[in-house]
Amino acid sequence: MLQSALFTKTRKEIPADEVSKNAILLIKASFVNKEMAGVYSYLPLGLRVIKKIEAIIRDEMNKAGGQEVLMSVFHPKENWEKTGRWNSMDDLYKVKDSSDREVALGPTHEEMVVPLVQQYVNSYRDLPLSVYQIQNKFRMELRAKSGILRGREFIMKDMYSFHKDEEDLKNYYEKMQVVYKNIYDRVGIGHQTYMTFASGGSFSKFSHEFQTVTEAGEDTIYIDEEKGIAVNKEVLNDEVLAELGIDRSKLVEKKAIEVGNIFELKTKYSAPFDMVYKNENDENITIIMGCYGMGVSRLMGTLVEVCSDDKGIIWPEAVAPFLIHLLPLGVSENVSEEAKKIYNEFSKKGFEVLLDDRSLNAGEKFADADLIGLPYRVVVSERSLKEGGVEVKRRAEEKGEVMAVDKFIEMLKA
RNA sequence: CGGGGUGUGGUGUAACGGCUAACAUUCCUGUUUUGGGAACAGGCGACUCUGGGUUCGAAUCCCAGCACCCCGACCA
Repeated sequence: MLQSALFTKTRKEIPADEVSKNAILLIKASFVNKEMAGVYSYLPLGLRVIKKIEAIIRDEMNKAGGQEVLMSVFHPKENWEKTGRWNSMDDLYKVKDSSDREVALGPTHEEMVVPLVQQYVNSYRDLPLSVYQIQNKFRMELRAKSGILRGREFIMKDMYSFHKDEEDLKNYYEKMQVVYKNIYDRVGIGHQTYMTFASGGSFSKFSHEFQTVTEAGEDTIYIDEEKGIAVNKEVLNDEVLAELGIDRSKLVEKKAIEVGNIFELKTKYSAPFDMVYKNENDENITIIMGCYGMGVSRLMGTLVEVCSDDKGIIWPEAVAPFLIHLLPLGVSENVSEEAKKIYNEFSKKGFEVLLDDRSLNAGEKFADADLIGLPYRVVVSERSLKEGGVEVKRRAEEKGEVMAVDKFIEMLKA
């Protein structure tokens, strides 16, 4: 992609009322645009990141046997009355249509997925089943904050699994714990993301959160580094520690962002809809469920919080909007022609590259490159050409190295 | 939802109750410049959040509303 063709551009100044790092950097680098409190639009660069994250999640969900669907955003009121959440969920958006009928905007989809799957799943032969979707969710947060970390409209992956018994749910649930860990590894924050025991609500002892350690987090967790797990402050007590076999003296307190949450729902939502299957003995058995949430936009915000410095973002390769930022410097035609050639070569080899073809000073291009944060900065100039190629610098490192383009491509392949 | 704060060109700021609301940046024109946010010249861009009120006169004072931010509460 040619940078001159990007309709967005970076800013030198950002709105004065932004304080959270993710919002400041994402707005400054024009990945997102704020529309109202807790509501953001995704611009070309930001959307590319979202798509990368989604692709990784999809891949892992599909490998775990999930089938992707896209359910409606509008939810009939009756469904929510059935589970009792029409009145009990404070942050439910309720809207009226022209005939004064009330509907909800989906904050989560248990009330929709159960009646949907119920139509098709009647027998033990249809189980187990898991379906998921990636979609904008709506929650009327009384106080949206922390940039894209806690919005009123946000992108979330939600998966729901259906099982014949608790044993089967348990197996799948444990498998999903590994799947979640894989996703955080792949997007680049696995080493600081902990599976965390958290409140399970009225229907199971615990749920499991996935918490990424950073000062920007809203949650407080206690980590047992040896075991690689953590306990959320909200459920921490001696009884719980004993049950989990955790020694209190080994726990370290940290702030963290909740980037995922999985629950054993059991019959919490299947029962109100009388969602049953026939077993081998012609008996009606209530279906057992699990649900698995992951905030896609929140994950993007978390990445910025965790992977950035005072100059800008440092995208992990797996989710970077482009892999390479190609910067021709100077006005020589030789350089711009060479840059074009290199650009084509990268593209042909399948590497995503952003070519800064704007006629700006070196300093401005460097500043933008640091801000946007692509993993590799490749400079082409009279100087680099004289020294035998291009200057390659990783965003995360201070120093670059001049090398031939072929050698760089070899390096990328390795 | 409780408490606090802030609303001025797209963005960041300035302006004693009193001249045509100023400066920077962005953007446009031109000349120059090109390895760490360049220089010069010229130009476009504002019903000062909205509605009331006080006053000869309001960006400025008062009231109400709205929006945004922060702290707290809330958060499958």
